[in-house]
Amino acid sequence: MSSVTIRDVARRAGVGVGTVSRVLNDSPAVSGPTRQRVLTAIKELNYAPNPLARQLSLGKTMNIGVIVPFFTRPSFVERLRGVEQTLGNTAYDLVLYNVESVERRDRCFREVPRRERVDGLLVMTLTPTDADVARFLESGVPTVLVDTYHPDLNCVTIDDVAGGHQATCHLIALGHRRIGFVGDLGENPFDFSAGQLRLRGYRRALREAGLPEEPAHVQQGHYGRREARRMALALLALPEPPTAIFAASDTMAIGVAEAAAAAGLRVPADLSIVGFDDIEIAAHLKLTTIRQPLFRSGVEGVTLLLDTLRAAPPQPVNLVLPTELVSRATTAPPGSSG
Amino acid sequence: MSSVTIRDVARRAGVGVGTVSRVLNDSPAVSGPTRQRVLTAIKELNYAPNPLARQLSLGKTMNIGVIVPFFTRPSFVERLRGVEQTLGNTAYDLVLYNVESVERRDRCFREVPRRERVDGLLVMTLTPTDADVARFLESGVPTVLVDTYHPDLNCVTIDDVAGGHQATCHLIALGHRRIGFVGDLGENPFDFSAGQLRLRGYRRALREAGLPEEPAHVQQGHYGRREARRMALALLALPEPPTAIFAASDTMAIGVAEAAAAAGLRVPADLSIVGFDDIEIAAHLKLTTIRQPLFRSGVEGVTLLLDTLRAAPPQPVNLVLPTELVSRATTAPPGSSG
DNA sequence: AGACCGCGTGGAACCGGTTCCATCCTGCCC
DNA sequence: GGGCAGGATGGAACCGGTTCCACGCGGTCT
Repeated sequence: MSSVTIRDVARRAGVGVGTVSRVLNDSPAVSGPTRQRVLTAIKELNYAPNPLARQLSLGKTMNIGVIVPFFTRPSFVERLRGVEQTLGNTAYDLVLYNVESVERRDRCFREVPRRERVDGLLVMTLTPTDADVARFLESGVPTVLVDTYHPDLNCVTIDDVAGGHQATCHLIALGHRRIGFVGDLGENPFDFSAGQLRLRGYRRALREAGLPEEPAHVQQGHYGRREARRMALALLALPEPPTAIFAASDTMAIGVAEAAAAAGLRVPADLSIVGFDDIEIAAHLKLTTIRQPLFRSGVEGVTLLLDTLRAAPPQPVNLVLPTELVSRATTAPPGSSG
Repeated sequence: MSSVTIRDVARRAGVGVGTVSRVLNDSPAVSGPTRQRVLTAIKELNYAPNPLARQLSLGKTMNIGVIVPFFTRPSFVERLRGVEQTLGNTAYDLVLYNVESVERRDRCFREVPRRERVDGLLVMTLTPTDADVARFLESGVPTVLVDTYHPDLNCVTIDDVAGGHQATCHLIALGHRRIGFVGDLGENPFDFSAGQLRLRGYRRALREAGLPEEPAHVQQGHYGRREARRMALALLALPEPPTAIFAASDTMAIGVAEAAAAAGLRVPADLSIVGFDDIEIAAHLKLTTIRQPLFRSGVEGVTLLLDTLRAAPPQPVNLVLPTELVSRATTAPPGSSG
């Protein structure tokens, strides 16, 4: 309840408010004895400065805004944890904006990037339009994109094409010739473009290996386990079904595994499966997958943002984090007696 | 970049700052023509009030602080989503404090509940000490506990005893006589006491059914899948092993299932398993479990908090949400042929 | 000795809102 | 017509910090 102000402290210590403020901010221009007097007064009154007043006066909010879609998806949560942990050691607070609809996204993009609301902004996975980006830049709020890309902003991404390439090469190396792809659409309202890029890596790997690019082997639909299951069943119903499927996310890979079970196929004996992300449950399911550094992407994103707050880089930075094949129990040579 | 202030608007509209402020706050004491003049000036200058200044002047922060431990655990995330969604429709922002160590928890409990930081506080799952609660009350920041209880604060809880009772009764009704319990310790540094209460419900159900309370059937250890696996293996190694195990959380139930697989037991033919929480993956694993309304607990918690901000209830409220048995494929009569 | 430098300090002005009080004006009543 | 009530409005004071400017004082240089 106490509402001790800097003026109370000044009066108690017999000094001016300016001096108290200087002590609080570790200004060197205060003599030893005076500083001591102020410090004891602070302790005696149990004084703590009002952050709001400080912020108004300084023009800083000490808030970092984080805009994240569907933050219950395991991969987003893991990124967010990286952000939180890094921010926990600083004076900044984390203000969370969860987006689950286009309206909410647009409202966040419009209202959050304002100097008086946040000092910096982290946008995860959502791809802002050029107009959005222009607004971000005009607002003067330093912004970092994580898991999505725009040439005019600082970004932390992975090389999705390379990841898709890794996954597909792994299957090819095992001897697979007919490899299916299950991914999400690029044209969804949020435009998560990662699935598209992973598909590109898949295609490149096929080309490099001299394998045909069978259009029937590529299935794209909405994100989700059930959708993936449906798409995988379609692949398995082909006259010459694939012997391996690369799913553009672990969640979708789980759907593919369900489809295999429904079709009476053993994994990996009859069907190999590779996922993408390495979310926590992947290890439990022994899913071979492409790991992307989720936690680290949060750490790097917010670190980049904090750096930018100190001194903006002359050019936008794009930090590309490495992906890694994690080989578990859902991949094997085709027709192996598993 | 623009920094249009209320004084600019006043000058433009040819009125005083007070009048502009009154228009902004929908005060009825402004005549129609004047209001129009001010509104056009606001539009022309593209003015938006500075929330910081407003907050300082009003003494409100428009922030709701949420202190949550290990928010990557699926159940916490689901609660948090309920909070976020409810708060998204209000003028309040969600400031997140994630706690993963005792130090951080203590720091949060000490520093966050301050009038100048947050208008209201939501504490999830963490059990504050009496001293903490005293500090909360003294700070004057309205506080609501979710998934944990203290007599002096508003709480949103479930009846863990009843839930443990439900789970155990289900197993008894199926004909099980030797029922094991796997749960987390009450004495962990965070004192998540739910496991203890669920154990109490388990014991009550046994007593009511006239079954012996076998101390060897109760295993308690650290939270986590691996620990649960270890404990379940210990149970299964008994001379007369249980035919069913009630795990105090779904995560632990997964560990129990792993143990069953490792011991060569079929579920549910040789071993029935009941979990607790009904996290997303439970449905996928066809786990029989006690569902608690996670999302709703977040909604109710923050709703209660917002109500309290408007008018504090004379007595602390304890809102007890219902639990529900979700019967899936991991429970069956003992010795059934699967 | 006088001019000057610079450190330590006090306090006014400021950040951008809200609110309260004084003032003005209009209309009504006696 | 004078007095008064009450609605609309302007603007100062305030919220609680930071910062800048002015001032006093002791020491150094000429």
